[in-house]
Amino acid sequence: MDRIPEISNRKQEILSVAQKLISQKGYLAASMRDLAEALNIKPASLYSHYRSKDEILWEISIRCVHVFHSQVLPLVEAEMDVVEKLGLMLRKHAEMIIQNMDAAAIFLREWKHLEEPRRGKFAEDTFTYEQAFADVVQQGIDQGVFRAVKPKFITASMLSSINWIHQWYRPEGSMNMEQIGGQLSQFSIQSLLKQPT
Amino acid sequence: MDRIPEISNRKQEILSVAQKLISQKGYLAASMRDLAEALNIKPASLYSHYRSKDEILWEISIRCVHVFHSQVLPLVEAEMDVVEKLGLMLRKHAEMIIQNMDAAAIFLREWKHLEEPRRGKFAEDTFTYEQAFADVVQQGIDQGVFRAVKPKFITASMLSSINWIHQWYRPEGSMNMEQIGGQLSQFSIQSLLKQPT
DNA sequence: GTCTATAACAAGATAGAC
DNA sequence: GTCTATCTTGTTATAGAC
Repeated sequence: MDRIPEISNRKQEILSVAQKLISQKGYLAASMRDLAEALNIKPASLYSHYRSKDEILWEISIRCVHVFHSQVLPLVEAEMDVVEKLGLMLRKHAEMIIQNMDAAAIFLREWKHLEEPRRGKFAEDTFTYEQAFADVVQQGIDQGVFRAVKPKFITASMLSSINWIHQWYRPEGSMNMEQIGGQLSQFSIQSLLKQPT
Repeated sequence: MDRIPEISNRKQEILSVAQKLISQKGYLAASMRDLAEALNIKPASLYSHYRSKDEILWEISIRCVHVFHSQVLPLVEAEMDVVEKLGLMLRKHAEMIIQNMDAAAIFLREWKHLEEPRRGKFAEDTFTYEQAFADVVQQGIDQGVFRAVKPKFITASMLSSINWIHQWYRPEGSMNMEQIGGQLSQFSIQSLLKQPT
C-alpha cells in the first residue's frame, strides 16, 4: 500500500467533495462540472490541483484503501483465539463500511473505473486485504476448529455477504451497526466451525 | 413480472448483441455507436427498432428477470424437505449465474441504470425474487429446523455471497459449476441450521 | 489559484431521402 | 429498414489573462 503524502487543505477539500459525489452518482456519471459546481469554482480551476479525473479517483482510492487496511490488517497479528479474531475482523470490516459509506463505495465499487496501470495497482491492495482474512481462516483450519474449506474461496464469499451492506444500509434502518456486524460475522463463523455452538 | 411479447428476429438480434455489450462494458460505457457497429449498421438505424437506449435496456432487463424467475420460483411450491428445497434454490440460483453470465450482469447490476418508472418496476421484480427465498427460510424457522433469524435480512445476505460469483467466475477456473453452487449453498444452509450435520 | 474562452470529441437522438 | 447528415448536449481538458 502506498504511503499517502501530505497535501494542501484545498486539495483535501476537493478530494472530500469528489469522494461524496462519486460515491453517490458513480464515477462515470459524476462529471468534473458537477465537482466544480459543488466546490463553487469553474471546471477549469480543478486542473490547477489535479491533472485529470483519473488522478482524482486515484487519490481518493488510495485513501479509502488506507482506511480499511489500517483498521483491519493489524488484527491479523493479534494474539487471540482464532475464532474470536476472525469474528472481530469481520465485524470491524462491517463497521468500517457502515461508518464510512462513501469510502466503502470507492473501496468496493468505483475503483474499477481507474485506468491502467492504477487499476492493477489497486487490485493488488484488494488482494492483500482479502488474503489477510484468508490467512486467519487457514490458521483456524490448521488448528482444527474450522472445517476443511478453500480459504480464499470461502473468504471472498464471506466478505461478499458483508460488502453487500453498502448497497442497502441507511442510518434510519431498524438494525444498528453492532447488530448488523454481529449477525453477519456470526453467520459466517457459524458455517465455518467444525463444532457449532 | 411482465409477459414478454414476441418480437422480430431483427429486434431479438439487437437485444442479444446489446446484452453482451452492456454486460461487458457496462451500460454507461456501451454506446449506441458501439452497438450499431457490432451489428454492422449505422447508429440511426437502431431507432427504427427501439425508441431509446433506455428502452433497449428495459427489454433486456425483463428478459433477464424472466430467466431467473422461471427457473427458481416454481421450486417454492415443490413438496420437499425445506432444507433440501432451500439448498436446491440456492444451487439453482448459482447455476443460473454461471450458465448465463451476461444475463446475470443485467439482472444483478446494470438494471440500476434504468430510468424511472422502469427502474422502480424492475426493483419490484427483484423484491419478489428475494421474497421467494425468504418465504422458504421462514418455513424452515416455523418447522424448527432453522435458527430464529430475520428471514429477509439473512436471505439477502445469502444471495449476496452467491451473486458475487459473477464478479470472478471464469469457465477455465479450477472449480466447476456443481462444486461452486454446492459449496456456497451448503455454506449458507450450514449457518442457518439449528442442528448442524 | 481562479477566471473566460474554447478546443476536441463523444453521447443520444431526429429528419428526411431511398 | 437502412442510410447520410445533422442537432443538441455534455464530456475532459487546455491556453492564456488576471
